[in-house]
Amino acid sequence: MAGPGTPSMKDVAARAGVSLGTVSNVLNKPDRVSVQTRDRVRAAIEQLGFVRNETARQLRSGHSRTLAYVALDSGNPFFTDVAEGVQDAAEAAGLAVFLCNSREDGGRQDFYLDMLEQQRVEGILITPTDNATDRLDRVRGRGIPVVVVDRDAGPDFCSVTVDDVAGGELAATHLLEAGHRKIAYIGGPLTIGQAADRLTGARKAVAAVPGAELIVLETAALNVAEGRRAGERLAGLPGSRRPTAAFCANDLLALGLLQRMVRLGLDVPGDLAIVGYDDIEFAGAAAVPLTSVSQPRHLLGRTAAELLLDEAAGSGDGHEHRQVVFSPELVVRASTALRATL
Amino acid sequence: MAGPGTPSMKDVAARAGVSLGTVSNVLNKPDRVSVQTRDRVRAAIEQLGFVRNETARQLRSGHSRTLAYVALDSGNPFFTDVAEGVQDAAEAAGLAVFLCNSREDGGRQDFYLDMLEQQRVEGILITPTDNATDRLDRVRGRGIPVVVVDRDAGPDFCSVTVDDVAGGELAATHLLEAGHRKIAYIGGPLTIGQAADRLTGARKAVAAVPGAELIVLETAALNVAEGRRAGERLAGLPGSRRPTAAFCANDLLALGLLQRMVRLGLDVPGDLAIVGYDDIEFAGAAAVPLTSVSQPRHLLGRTAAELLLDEAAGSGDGHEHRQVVFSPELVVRASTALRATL
DNA sequence: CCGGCGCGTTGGAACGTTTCAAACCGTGGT
DNA sequence: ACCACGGTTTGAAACGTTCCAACGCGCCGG
Repeated sequence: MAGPGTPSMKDVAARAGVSLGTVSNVLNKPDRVSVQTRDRVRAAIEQLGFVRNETARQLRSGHSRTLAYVALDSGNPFFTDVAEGVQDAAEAAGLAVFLCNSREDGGRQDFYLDMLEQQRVEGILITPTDNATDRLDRVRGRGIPVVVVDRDAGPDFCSVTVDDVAGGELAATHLLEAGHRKIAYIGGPLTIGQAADRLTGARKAVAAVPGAELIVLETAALNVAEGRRAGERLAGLPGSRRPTAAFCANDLLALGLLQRMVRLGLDVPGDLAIVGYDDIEFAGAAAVPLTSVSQPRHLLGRTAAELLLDEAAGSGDGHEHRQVVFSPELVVRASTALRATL
Repeated sequence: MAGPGTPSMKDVAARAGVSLGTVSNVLNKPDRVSVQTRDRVRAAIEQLGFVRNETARQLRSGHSRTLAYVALDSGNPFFTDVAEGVQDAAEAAGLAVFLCNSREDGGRQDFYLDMLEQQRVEGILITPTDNATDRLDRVRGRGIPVVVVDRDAGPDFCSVTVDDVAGGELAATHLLEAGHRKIAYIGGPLTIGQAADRLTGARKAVAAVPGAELIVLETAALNVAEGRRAGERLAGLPGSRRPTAAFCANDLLALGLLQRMVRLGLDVPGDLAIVGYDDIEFAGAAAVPLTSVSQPRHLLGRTAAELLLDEAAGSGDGHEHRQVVFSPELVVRASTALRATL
């Protein structure tokens, strides 16, 4: 047990009877090395169990071959899918990914940003908590490319989003076409861009149909509990004012709402049709499978990572910040089935 | 724009008119530096916007202040909760966390392990895909502590698990106490330790009650689709052979089963009581809230990280590998409510 | 007046790579 | 015999830190 901790290139060089530089060449430009030497070095590497020290590589080369995704809430399947897309793109480019989870906490987000700056990551993908653009500006000021995911951050940042107004329109139009005229929008707080945009889209669609009405129930958060509460509020309305359909800003709300409706003995979609948003895995698994607006989550992540790589590569040269906007899609399931088709 | 990319300690030293070593001392042992010097250096740091280069620190100090959690499937909320626990513990210790997702793919797992070795992480937490103990042995042979999460890996590894046999017993006992005598176990493939252990527990409980019977329906996977399929199989049984209760190895199965039951017009728990496993968030949000066996996920992650830190600290000295086993808890909800209490 | 002590500070080696100019060596042309 | 040449190999500098031995210096006790 007298050997050193982990073997370094120096040890490999010694064992193979060549110089340090040659070992490096075998690793990085194998074609510059004669075939015999190469084999000898490779054998030495094998025998010693040598593993490259990425840390030292980074220090010397200046490239960290690492990027990071700071998600808002890993508990939400939406973000884990985005993260998967990011990782796929990164993997393809031979990069490692730091996955961080701010849990909607600005303090934690700052903690991670600090850490990532210190780690000298090549770039940061982030779904920021608040309008943290000043903080992000500072990060970028230090030379780290930043791409904003699922949020718009103005023309100074690359960003990848899904058109939430179009999504809201899609959902509301679907309900209108099914004949509903009194529709509830459930979501909030409306200070959240997504919630507001989806409402805007729904309003637009409803305004286009004479006699149609949109009732807004603002919630305090986008979770299951709030969905349940909204269900109670709806059930409490007198029959004449009660909507026949609900569009929820998010599947969690929709699931909570659905649960409460079923519990109260109401029929979905008979008494209330429901459209959710995000099309999380459990939307299709619900008692009454949820109609939902689906976002290309995987693609979102992958594209964001690709934009980042592009920005990192063309850093300095005229890199144009791009705002990529994807279109959502409606996935129709039983929760909005026409009575006739049942 | 003649300045160098990012300022280093050398720049700080120059600006503050002190030596490099002093800057280092201000950063690492501030009490060894006189108050005036300290302030001067701090001012310089502020003005230059200096950010520590963690990469260089690691290289020199030999400590990476980073650990990794290689999860099996980030899409499963179980693992994201565990990951959160890991991150909390790591954060408390001032460590960064690489979150990786093998997606049950041995190849990807190996890719990440290679990467992590190269990154010289302090330690690795992993829920391995197969019996990858030889691979893990190799990793540890390189001096990297490994803690296995949610899997048993024998006495040579630290591990943190939840007692699945006890969990199965808990679930089955609950159903037996509710008066059920014909109970289905739904789960598989039984080559998966968890699925097998939970079955063992259920068998044990059922064996203790005369006249009780356990029917095993092995599934090909632990997901919603398989749950649905199991639902069809159950519904297809002649009334006399049809169980009155089902214990699913996992909530996804249970949700699929529940969905199919509701769809077929059967009542839960009236026609079939259902117990799931994992108590994921959506268990409580289901149409009929699911009774489920809950595991201390957050604690699992936190404890695993703490074990890892311990192993990393006491490396070399007599570190005892510990196998921590937590106890599951039954969370009773409507899916197993007694008829009387409805 | 000198030796020793302690506090602050300094300079330089070391960590494990990459990179690049220079050295080496066998060959073929003149 | 000499030189230029291409393909290999070498040696040393550099990346940004941490760590440590050594240093300067004011002060106290003798």
